[in-house]
Amino acid sequence: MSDTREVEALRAELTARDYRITKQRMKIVAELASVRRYVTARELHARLARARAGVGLATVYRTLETLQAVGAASARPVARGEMGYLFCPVAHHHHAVCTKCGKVEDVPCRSAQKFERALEADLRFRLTRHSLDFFGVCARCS
Amino acid sequence: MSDTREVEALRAELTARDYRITKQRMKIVAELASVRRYVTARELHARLARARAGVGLATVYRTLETLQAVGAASARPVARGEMGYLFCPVAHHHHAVCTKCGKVEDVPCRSAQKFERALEADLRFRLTRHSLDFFGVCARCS
DNA sequence: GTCTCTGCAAAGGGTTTGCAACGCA
DNA sequence: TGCGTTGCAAACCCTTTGCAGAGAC
Repeated sequence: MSDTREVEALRAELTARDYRITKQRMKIVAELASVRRYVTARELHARLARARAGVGLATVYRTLETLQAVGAASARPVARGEMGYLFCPVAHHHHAVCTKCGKVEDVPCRSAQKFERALEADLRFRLTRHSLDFFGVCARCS
Repeated sequence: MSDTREVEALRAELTARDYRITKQRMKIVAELASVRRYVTARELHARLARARAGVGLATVYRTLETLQAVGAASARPVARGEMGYLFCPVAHHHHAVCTKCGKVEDVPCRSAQKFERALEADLRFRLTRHSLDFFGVCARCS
């Protein structure tokens, strides 16, 4: 799979931004990259604990924050006051989330941009950012 | 403004769904309807307190939950673990949020639906729901 | 009169933070 | 060696809940 390449790219990005490459960070990144759905910090922490990774929950939170800062993870509220995190190192795109298995497909942004341009003219809004998520049932779950 | 009409419609909807029309609920609805941006429960509670409305914070939370249940409010995480609520009684649409003043413009859904149909064919996803928000600077703030 | 709703305060629980030890660069 | 990072646990703080009284219908 392409996880390895993506993780390598992320490692370079972290270094470029003066973040240090620590064992804990890389374990968290590897685990997050291997799960192609939104996971909570607690869930990620539990997975790492199961793998005897010895990473603290606070470190998981801190790393997830770092990953968001470098644009390698996206966050979304998933339950009562709990956030879900997804590894998504690609520049800018959207997600189609399976409501049964949680699987996430990447969706390119082109069409949304077309929508956005029409909107700018209509509303006289200078748009800088948008957030778009689709929910449904993936091919396998159907 | 059209607040009054929307609030009246909501009152009917609440009655139809066997929710009771209480002074507190109506005060909360009126306040939320008069603020055309995402506000937190605490902020709403503070505004009501300032107006000597005498509504408890727990009631604000419970009412906001009720409003979401009847589809009259939408929620969005706005800060560290805090949710923002917006009065939006219209069936289904999207929002353009001004990042300066917080003002929210409604965006019709038609184009997004077109995008959605193309996506269903591409990904073989059976889509049931989507969430789309735009952020930028409104005409007045420019 | 019944049953929902409210207010208060306490509990709950996800997330953040302080600080000393650790370890990457 | 210096400074960013980690782990632990406590602190934080938004949100929910229990319960008795109030109020809508």
